[in-house]
This record gives sequence, structure tokens and C-alpha cells, in this order.
Amino acid sequence: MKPAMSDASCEMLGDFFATFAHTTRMRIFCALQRQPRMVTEIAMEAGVSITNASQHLRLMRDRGAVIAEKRAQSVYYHIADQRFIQAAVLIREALHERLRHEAEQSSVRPSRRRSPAVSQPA
Amino acid sequence: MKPAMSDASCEMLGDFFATFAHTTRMRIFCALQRQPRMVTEIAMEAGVSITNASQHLRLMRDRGAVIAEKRAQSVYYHIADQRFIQAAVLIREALHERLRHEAEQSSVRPSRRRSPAVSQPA
DNA sequence: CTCGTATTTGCGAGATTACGCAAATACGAA
DNA sequence: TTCGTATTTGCGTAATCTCGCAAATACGAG
Repeated sequence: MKPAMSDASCEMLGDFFATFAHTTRMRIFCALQRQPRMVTEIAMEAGVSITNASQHLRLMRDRGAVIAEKRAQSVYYHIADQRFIQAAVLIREALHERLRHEAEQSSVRPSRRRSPAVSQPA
Repeated sequence: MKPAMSDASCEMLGDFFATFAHTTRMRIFCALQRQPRMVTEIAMEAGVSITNASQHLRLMRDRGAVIAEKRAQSVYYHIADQRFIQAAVLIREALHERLRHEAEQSSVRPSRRRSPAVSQPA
């Protein structure tokens, strides 16, 4: 029964998912999808302080999600790998689809919790 | 300058990434890729207590990452959407590739931090 | 060198998350 | 119903994360 992914891979992936597990960092990620940006711009687009943007960017950089490049007196950041964007797209589609289904459900049956708890056998 | 993703989408995606932002949950995710499993099995494969597995599973279920189904006296869990697996594969490949590159680099230059800090212009 | 812009860092408080333990449920079998 | 297996929940503590503020750097322009 060999694991599909080693323990090390699981830890690495878990850490990486944590990189995007924050609304602000996800907003930063979105902003960078369009083009490289300097910290001040990123902070503005994400609606946070420059200090805070820098803190999040450091975390993302340390985990390999983004890459920093110095140009003149500014530091420009860009996404490290296009596959991160592809992955986010896949997830977003799946979540949106689920939202649509839930919307349909709730028009028939009144709401309950965020996701169906345990489906009972028919 | 319209956002590639709305604020709501960013929050939703951020929350979702948090769902996998933990080594144990990633291990659970791996275990479930092979086939549906009951809590006891999951706990064993992930190397955690049953209580703890149940706690993580609840979080994952509430966020729509996995689906629970009752069979006899057990509850079987499975991954809610194949795209989550595809996304993880994309990310894993990107990270592994980066690891390989870093390994090559470090055989030339001694290591420093986890990711290159700021690349200097040539 | 001195100034000003751009970014990073140290630090502490507040908020959130993780996990063990004990107790509560759920439910099929006898 | 009573028992036993399977799972969930409540709760308190420990660990981690987030963010603002002040201070430190980095560096091009004058």
C-alpha cells in the first residue's frame, strides 16, 4: 500500500497551499497574474499597507510562489510558475460549479450548513 | 483595471487553499485519491488519532473538499472534485522542478535561504 | 555625502488554529 | 434493549499566524 505521495511531498504541498491560504495573498496572486508589480502597487491593489504587503510577499517568495527582481530602486514581483495559475483556475472552476449546484439545491430545499454533512443511503 | 478575480473569489479561493494547508490534511487528501476510505482507515494512513482525523475531515467537508457518505456503521469519505487532484498534481510538479533546479544550483554555489531573495540585475 | 523614495525587519498584542482527552452520538448486531 | 464499533463534539491549552508601528536598509538623484 505505497503512498501516492511521500510524507515529504505532503508536507511540501501543505506548506505551499498555506502560501495562498489567505485572502490578501490570494489578492496579491491575482494582481500579479496580469503583470509584474512593485510592492507599492501590490499593496494598493490588495488594499493593505505596504508593510503588510511586504510581509506577505516575503512569505510567498520564501515558499517559491513568487519571484522578486530588483529594478532601479523598486522590487518587482512576479509569479514563479504558470502552473500555479492553472491550478488556481481549476480550483476556482470547481468551486464555482459547486456554488451553482448549491444555489439550485437551495431553491428546492431550505439551506443547511456550508456543505452537505453526510449523505444518507437511499 | 478590473480584477482578474473578484474580492469574493479571492476570499473563497483563500479559504479553500487553507483547506489543504496542513500536512495532515494533505496526507488525508493523498489517501483519498486512491479510493474512498472510512475515518479509522484515514487516521491510520495519515498517522493521527481518529479524533484528529475526524476534526480535519470535518473542516475539509465543510469547505467542500471531500464528501462524506454513510455506509453501515462507518462514514466513507472521498474527494469532492477531480480537479482538486489535478491542481495538486500541477503544483507538485512545479515544486519538484524547482527542487531539482535548486539542487543543481547548490552544487555550484553554496546554499542560502529557501528561495533566492532578490535577483540582482546583471 | 545627504535626501527622499521604496522596501524590509523587529517586536508585541490580538486572533486563529491545532490537538488531546473525555463525553456524547449513531447505529448495527445479538 | 444492551453491547460494541465508528464517529463526532466540547473544551482548554499550546502553538502559530497576522498586522500595525517604529526603526532599519537599500539605493538612485542632486
